[in-house]
Amino acid sequence: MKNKDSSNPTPSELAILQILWKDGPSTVKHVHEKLSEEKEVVYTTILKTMQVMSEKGMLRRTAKGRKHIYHAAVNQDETQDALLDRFLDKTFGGSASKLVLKALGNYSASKEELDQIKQFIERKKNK
Amino acid sequence: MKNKDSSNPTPSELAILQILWKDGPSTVKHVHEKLSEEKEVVYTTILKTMQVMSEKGMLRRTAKGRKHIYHAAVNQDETQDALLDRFLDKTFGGSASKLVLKALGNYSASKEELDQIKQFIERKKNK
DNA sequence: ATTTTATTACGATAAAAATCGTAATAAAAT
DNA sequence: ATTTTATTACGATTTTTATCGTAATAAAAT
Repeated sequence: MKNKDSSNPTPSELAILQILWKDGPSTVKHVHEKLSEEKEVVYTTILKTMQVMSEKGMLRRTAKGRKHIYHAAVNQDETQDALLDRFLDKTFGGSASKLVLKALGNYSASKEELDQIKQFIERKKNK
Repeated sequence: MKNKDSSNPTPSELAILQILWKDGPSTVKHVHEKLSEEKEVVYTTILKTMQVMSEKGMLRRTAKGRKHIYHAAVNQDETQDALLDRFLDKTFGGSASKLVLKALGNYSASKEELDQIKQFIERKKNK
């Protein structure tokens, strides 16, 4: 069975995962640099967090000389699913349509995206 | 300016807000009973949390005899907006359409809901 | 009036998450 | 070989959130 903790990243952990998902296996240095663009944060803070994440099985690492390369051990899609599930439950009482309408209402989407969503609904209805 | 903290409830706080939004102004007792349906929790824990929420301005209370009636001082719609905004940013990199597609894909919706969403998109496209 | 009960006040603790500082280490540069 | 630099290890602290226990209080019941 899958370790529930792995799909339950804390906010700080999620921020690190996002970078690894986007940029692929990375050093602490890289992750630190990326995160520093948003907000000042000490190097060893990120290091420590990534070490903890490794202990949890959320990250894996391989030694490359003296350096360690970390990569995400959890899947982005599955993690998003798990987080969405929780968010939907806690914030929208489980009503996906409420969430969808709000998301569509509050944020802009391109014509292509809107068409894509429309098609998705069509296909869903014909089942 | 609105106190940012007020639209930033913690998980426990959000659970309390949900009850107050749904059932209207309530006593600690009522909130405690509702929450106890889900998970065992000591009365004074809820009381304390609600007192803290009052200090933050997230709740207001009126004395009704010896009892206190608490009511939500933050709007459900605005709070959901704020939480959605954060969630979208942190979890889906701000892509509303990704979130929408995932929500539609992972959860069932009635024909009525799907039609409603479709109409919403139509109207949105014609603008 | 006295006792019982329900409620609030408040401090304290526990648990979880985030942050940082110092030391150890190994590679790179000189 | 020695020094400098980059990186990791690790413990400690701080901050935030969640939880609980005890005392104070006021209403209700007797």
